[in-house]
Amino acid sequence: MSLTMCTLGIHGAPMRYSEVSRNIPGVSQKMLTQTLRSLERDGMVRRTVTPVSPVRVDYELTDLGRSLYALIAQVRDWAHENADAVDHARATYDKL
Amino acid sequence: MSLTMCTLGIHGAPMRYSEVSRNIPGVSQKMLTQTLRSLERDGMVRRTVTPVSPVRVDYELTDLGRSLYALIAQVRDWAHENADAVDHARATYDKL
DNA sequence: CGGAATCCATTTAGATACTG
DNA sequence: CAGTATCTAAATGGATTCCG
Repeated sequence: MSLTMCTLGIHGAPMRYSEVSRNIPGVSQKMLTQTLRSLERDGMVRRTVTPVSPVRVDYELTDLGRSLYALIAQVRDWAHENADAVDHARATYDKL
Repeated sequence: MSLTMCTLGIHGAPMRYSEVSRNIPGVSQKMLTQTLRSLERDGMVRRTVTPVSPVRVDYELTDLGRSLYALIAQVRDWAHENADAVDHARATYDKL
């Protein structure tokens, strides 16, 4: 979920399904679809279907989604900045 | 997890196990213990055992935990502020 | 291309009983 | 008081197959 929102958030512009998928290595088609659907249902993501052949589907954050993305990005950055501290705490805890 | 950190964060001072438990209605004893243990392992929570009888155990956020709590509190506030928007989006989506 | 549907292994969480 | 241990039910996630 966070990864999906971060992917759409960083990119900014609408992204096709395959494009989102490529940017989240290891995600299964089922999970990505499921996540995008629930984000769409919650009003975080807008899904646009263009009925050409083959069909084209674009995803992008809504305003609501962008406001949440701003917070998620902060948490993501916190995680990067404090990864070492957490690793150290774990190593210390596990040694006991 | 978030609820546990919020409970400890809002309170500020050390809290006893039973006190934390009372502030998170519906949490099972197993889940609370499990959550507190993993938070302790990650360096977010400090656990202090006072060997009186009956034993006294206090939990409180570490500095690292407090820095994460600040972000979690923002997300919690965002959720409160945007609950209506999300509810509306869901109602609209589900009507289709 | 962008999925839906199904099956199955794994994970997770709740209930319950017991303990230093 | 503050847990641990165990069992089971439910939710979750991956792999696979098929479709407009």
